[in-house]
Amino acid sequence: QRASAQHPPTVEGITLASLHAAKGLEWDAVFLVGLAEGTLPIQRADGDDSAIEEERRLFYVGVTRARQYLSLSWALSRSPGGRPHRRRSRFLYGLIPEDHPAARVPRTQPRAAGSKSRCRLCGSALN
Amino acid sequence: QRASAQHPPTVEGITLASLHAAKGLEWDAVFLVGLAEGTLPIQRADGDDSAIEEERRLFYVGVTRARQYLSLSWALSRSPGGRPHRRRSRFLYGLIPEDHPAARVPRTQPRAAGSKSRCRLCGSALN
Amino acid sequence: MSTLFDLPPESSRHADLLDDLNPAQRAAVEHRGTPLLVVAGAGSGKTRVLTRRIAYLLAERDVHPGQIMAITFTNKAAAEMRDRVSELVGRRANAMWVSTFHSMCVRLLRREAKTLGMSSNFSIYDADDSRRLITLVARDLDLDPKRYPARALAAHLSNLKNELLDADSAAGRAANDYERRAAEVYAEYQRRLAQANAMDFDDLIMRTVELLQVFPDVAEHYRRRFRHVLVDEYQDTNHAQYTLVRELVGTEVAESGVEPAELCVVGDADQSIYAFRGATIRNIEEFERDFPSARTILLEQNYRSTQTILSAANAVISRNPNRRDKRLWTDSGNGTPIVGYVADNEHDEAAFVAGEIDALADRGDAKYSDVAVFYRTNNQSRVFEEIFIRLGLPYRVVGGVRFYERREVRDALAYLRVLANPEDTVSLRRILNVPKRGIGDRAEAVVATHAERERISFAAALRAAVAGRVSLLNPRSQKAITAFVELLDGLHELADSGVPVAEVLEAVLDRTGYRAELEESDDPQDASRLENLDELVNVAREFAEYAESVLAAEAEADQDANPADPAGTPEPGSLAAFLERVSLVADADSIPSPDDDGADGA
Amino acid sequence: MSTLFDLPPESSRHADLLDDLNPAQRAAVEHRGTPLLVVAGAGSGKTRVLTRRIAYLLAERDVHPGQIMAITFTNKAAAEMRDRVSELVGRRANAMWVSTFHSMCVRLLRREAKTLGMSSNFSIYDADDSRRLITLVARDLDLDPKRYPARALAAHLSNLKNELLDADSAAGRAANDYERRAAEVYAEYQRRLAQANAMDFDDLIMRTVELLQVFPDVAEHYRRRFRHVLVDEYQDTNHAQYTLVRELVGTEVAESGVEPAELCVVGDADQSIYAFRGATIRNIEEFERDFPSARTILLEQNYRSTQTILSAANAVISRNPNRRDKRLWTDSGNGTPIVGYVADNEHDEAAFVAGEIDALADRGDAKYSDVAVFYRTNNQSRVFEEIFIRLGLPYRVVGGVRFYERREVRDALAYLRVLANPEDTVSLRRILNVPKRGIGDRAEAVVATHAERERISFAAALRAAVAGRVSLLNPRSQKAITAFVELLDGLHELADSGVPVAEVLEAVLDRTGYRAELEESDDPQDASRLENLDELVNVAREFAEYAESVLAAEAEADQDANPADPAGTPEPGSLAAFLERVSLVADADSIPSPDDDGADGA
DNA sequence: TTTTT
DNA sequence: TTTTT
DNA sequence: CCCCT
Repeated sequence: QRASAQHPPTVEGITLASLHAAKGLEWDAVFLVGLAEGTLPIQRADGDDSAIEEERRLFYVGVTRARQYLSLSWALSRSPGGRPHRRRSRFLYGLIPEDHPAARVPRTQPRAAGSKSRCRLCGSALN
Repeated sequence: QRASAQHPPTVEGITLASLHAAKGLEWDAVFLVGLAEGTLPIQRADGDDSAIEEERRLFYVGVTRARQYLSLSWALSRSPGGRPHRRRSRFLYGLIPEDHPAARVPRTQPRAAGSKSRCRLCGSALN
Repeated sequence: MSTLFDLPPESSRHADLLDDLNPAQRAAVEHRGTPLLVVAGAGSGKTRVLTRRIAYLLAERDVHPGQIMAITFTNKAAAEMRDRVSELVGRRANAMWVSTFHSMCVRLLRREAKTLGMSSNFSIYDADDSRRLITLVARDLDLDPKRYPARALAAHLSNLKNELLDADSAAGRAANDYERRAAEVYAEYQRRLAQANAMDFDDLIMRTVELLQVFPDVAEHYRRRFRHVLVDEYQDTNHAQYTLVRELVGTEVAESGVEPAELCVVGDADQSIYAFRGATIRNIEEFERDFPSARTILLEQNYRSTQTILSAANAVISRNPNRRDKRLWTDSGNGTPIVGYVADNEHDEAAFVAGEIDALADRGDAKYSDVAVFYRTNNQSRVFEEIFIRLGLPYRVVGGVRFYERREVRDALAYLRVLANPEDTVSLRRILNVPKRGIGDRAEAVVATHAERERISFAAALRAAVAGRVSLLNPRSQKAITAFVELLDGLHELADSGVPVAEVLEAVLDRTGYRAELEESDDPQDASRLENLDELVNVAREFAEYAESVLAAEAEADQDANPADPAGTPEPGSLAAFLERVSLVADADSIPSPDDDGADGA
Repeated sequence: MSTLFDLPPESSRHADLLDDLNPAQRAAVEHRGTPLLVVAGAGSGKTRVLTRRIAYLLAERDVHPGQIMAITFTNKAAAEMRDRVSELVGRRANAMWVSTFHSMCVRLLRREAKTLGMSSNFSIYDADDSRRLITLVARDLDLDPKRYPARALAAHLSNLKNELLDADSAAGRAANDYERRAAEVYAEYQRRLAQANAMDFDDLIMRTVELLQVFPDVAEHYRRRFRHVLVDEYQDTNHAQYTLVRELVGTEVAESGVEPAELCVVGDADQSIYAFRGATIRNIEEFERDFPSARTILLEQNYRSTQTILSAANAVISRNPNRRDKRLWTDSGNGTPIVGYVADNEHDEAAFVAGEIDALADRGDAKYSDVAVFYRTNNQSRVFEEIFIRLGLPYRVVGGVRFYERREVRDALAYLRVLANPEDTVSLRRILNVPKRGIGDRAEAVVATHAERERISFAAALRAAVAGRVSLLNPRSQKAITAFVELLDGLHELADSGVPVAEVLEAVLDRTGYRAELEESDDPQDASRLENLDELVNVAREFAEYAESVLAAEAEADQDANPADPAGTPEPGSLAAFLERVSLVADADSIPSPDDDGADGA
């Protein structure tokens, strides 16, 4: 029912695990992290429908591990050195209201005008 | 005007080069290859608007190198071992008519029904 | 929790088994006659349904436990199922076959080894052994390791086996050079496996299917015996496993009059996340097509999460196309809102998470052990570990190199495997020069070539080398090989004398100098290696002691309660039994302690 | 093609320069007075416009060639521009500054080195030298190379320099640990560069900007001199280059009355593909905002491709948002349709391409050398190479390791650089133990520490070691260092004696044993290394011979036609000149043969 | 991953 | 990149 | 301490 017990020296504490390893288990509080395009869905799944669908299931598995508390988070850049350029995972579409502070989007370039119409899921230019 | 001459032992022949290296030069016949999602645009550009725009410019540079003959091609799978799962580059949208034989799409899974509505550019599910 | 009465009055039994189930669950438990697909949403009480159904079969439908086969993917799931059935029906549960696909197949294969022309003490090669053998084969076929990396070949062969294609079929449908060469590798690889008296993981499934398909009388024997087959996590089956299940239950009434067994599969297509291991979501999606008379029951009521969380989950998964619609719900309220957070970078994200966890703990909303952080790739754990260490939050990381994947553990086990199966060439070549004893690459190659040319096993070629019948081998190497063979002979003698496994293992570590080498090293890694080896000795000791206690208990108990048939399983506590357990239990860090175990009929 | 008359009659000149231009091109040539942006679509005759404009300035607007500065990104472009202007105006073209951004800056910096407190013989560090120095610095700052890989730090520092941020500013705006440590690296890195009397590529731009901004009189001097600044490929400029251009032309009338120079930039935002190198499409997009009086002229008529191809190109690029609209067209017809092909895999794709090329060649539609295959990443060339080899089609691959990036070439050049600039620590440490002469890591570290502690250069510390003043250094290492220093002294003597560069190089290869080592090796790679070194000697020889011939020609020619001022350029044919050419010419495989060269005022 | 100096 | 045996 | 695997 709970995560399987670890070997002796390990203190029972916060569980850090991959989404795959989480399958079948449950916790009171679950933090799903790194919910950015390229990470979840992972980059190499892109362009492959069935792989993207499986990434989505992976996210679903993560969400359904939580009993009471669920946190969804991501970072605009990976290392603190890099420019903020990451977009949040397409899987969050419909989950985070567009006016929620967490929906803020990385500024891409110091460009004059804002960009216009783009696919709300993948960010590619529509026009 | 023509590609710069190579050193002595090299026979003048077909030029193989990266798109970056092609800039500024021109040929009678140009073959742009590997026009698949993940290759052009390269995977790591995905999700970054300005990077995708630059990938598109790269493609534009390639197209404008040709004087008379231009060929655009891609492969459904990378190695001959792998399953065919690659989608053609979003940059070809509007160039290859949908009923052109080259527009055929990789079968993703041995699944029952075909997929429904997806973003025509990135392939992500719209519904 | 066994009751005083092994068979309580029928009325109370019935009520006990059904009255705390919801209607869908109850229907799944009560359904009879035709194949049953239980589409079990996350947290919908899947295991409860499976175990109750088994208990119900025993209590209400006069099924004998020996007629039940329940198949899972993990040992943990098998153990849990057996335990929970035991809670309901007592020790009778021991007569059921409750095991993983692979354990079940091994058991069948060991019983029927002769039918397939194998020796029943065959070794089981895991991914690492398999890759080593493929490396040897590819090298012998002069394949460029850049174009034909062993890892890729191994994956390719695994795919073929999961599709039940043998080497000839693979060659026949090879569409290009790569596939043609891979098919050659496949053929030679299988030849070498057979010569080493070994099977890899995929063989276990594929060859069991072969056994059942090629020998209808064998199939009928098991069909006659197992009238109920239950499969857990059905969405994770690959094509071979699907076929295996089909062969086990049968699809038509046999000439002999044996009807198909009752099949019950449980799974959730929305949780299918192992395509890269060969799993085909197709199997669960097409269940009704594969088994036309099937009934499908959806479990949508969830007993785990708040409605807020379930609504989010439903919203997420509903965007996948061509999916059987299913909406999880709960009657236990909305709970707190979901938290969304964008960080500037991953360090800030980790800091946010750490802060939230702290707050949860402070408020008493959750203990640390009730909290989990999940990510897509294991390297993402790093930032979290860093900040948890800095803040002093206790944590454990799941994943990483497992106990039985560590080099020193595999080395030690390779010695044991050679003792159990002297033809196990991969293990033999692994330990040939470990610890270093002056048998270099060249000497190994010379011996291998000799074996190949003389059509004898590598082990036999080693003995030929000792006898000086291998030309090209220099005296120095010959001497080293002689010492090695004599070392093995000594260990063999010990192993055959019937001393406990742990003692054999100790002898291996001492006589080979393996332990001494580590003790002399000042590399801190080697200290931890020593600890792992000590741990392995402990595991071996406990394993034997547990087997002893079980045997003693069985001897004392009445015959009736212990109808478990031991055929196909190695002698309890033996070297073979130990190796089998080690081979088939993936995560050895969590080797079940004796009392919560019992999955694989030992 | 120089004419008999150096100054043909004005009427004919005028017609020649303009009458074969289209209206937009003509406007671009004739425009005067305000900044000019020529948005030059692909194949629209950009170079023609630039060269004609220069010729027009000379012919119609009485501009003196010495007043013209034309800036490009590549040496090839610079050479082509100079050649084509020469065709129009004859030898007067030699007095112009036509060069790359970097060459131009080096010339300014060498002239004004004293102003910046540098010695004018500074070394130029390329990316590899720079990364080596960063590695040393990071190690001295005890940075974990996993968290702070030199490559990442180098990229980070390069970005800062491209943004014209110095180490103090970087420290000031560092927002996290990484950026703080990187700023420390930056500060120390610059200190070490100065100590080694060296600048990296980015410094060349940044410090020129500094020169012009901090010393207004220097800026005014060059503004007074260069009344026309032309910049090619303006979309590829980074922020530093943008600022440099601004400082060169000035934006307001100076107190002294010097008006801003006339600026003409040419580029195409749609062909901006170097963002990863710091290029900012912004510069061309905001040109009219940066230079408010600017005029913009679009060149849309294309002289290269068929309308079919241009329509495809227009369709592709029009999907980029926020883009200045531009539609290429041609009056030369539609041509043949574009071919589209989906292959099952990359081998089949390559086979298709090979087949098409064969067909084109058979039909006589194109020679092999008129055909190109383009891909995104260089590794994609492999499948094509394989099939071309199999079918016997001739091909050449562009890209890969360049001549001057090869280890042996860089080793040899490092010796020369130490001879030209004894304080060049990176080069010195590179050759310290190459070929191996028993000066190991430990010895090097001891010397480096001594240098640091005594606040002397590494070169000086080596001499201290020879004198036995470096404790901790064992006698064995001391002896090896002594031999090394004596070796360098000998080479120095030779270099100072004024023998040709090629001879110095030969001496390096012989006396160090470098050549001998390669000759004794049986690795086929080393054979090719030897060839590369021979090639390098050849290049050096030809370089000197060419310089000689130029000097001879100049001595013979009349004064008036050769007003090129040599300040800021090393003595023609000298070691310094050779190294400078090598540093600033990226693709040495295509080192221009003497007769088609002449870009950088040698 | 691309690589004009 | 994920890793049930 | 250097060199090679």
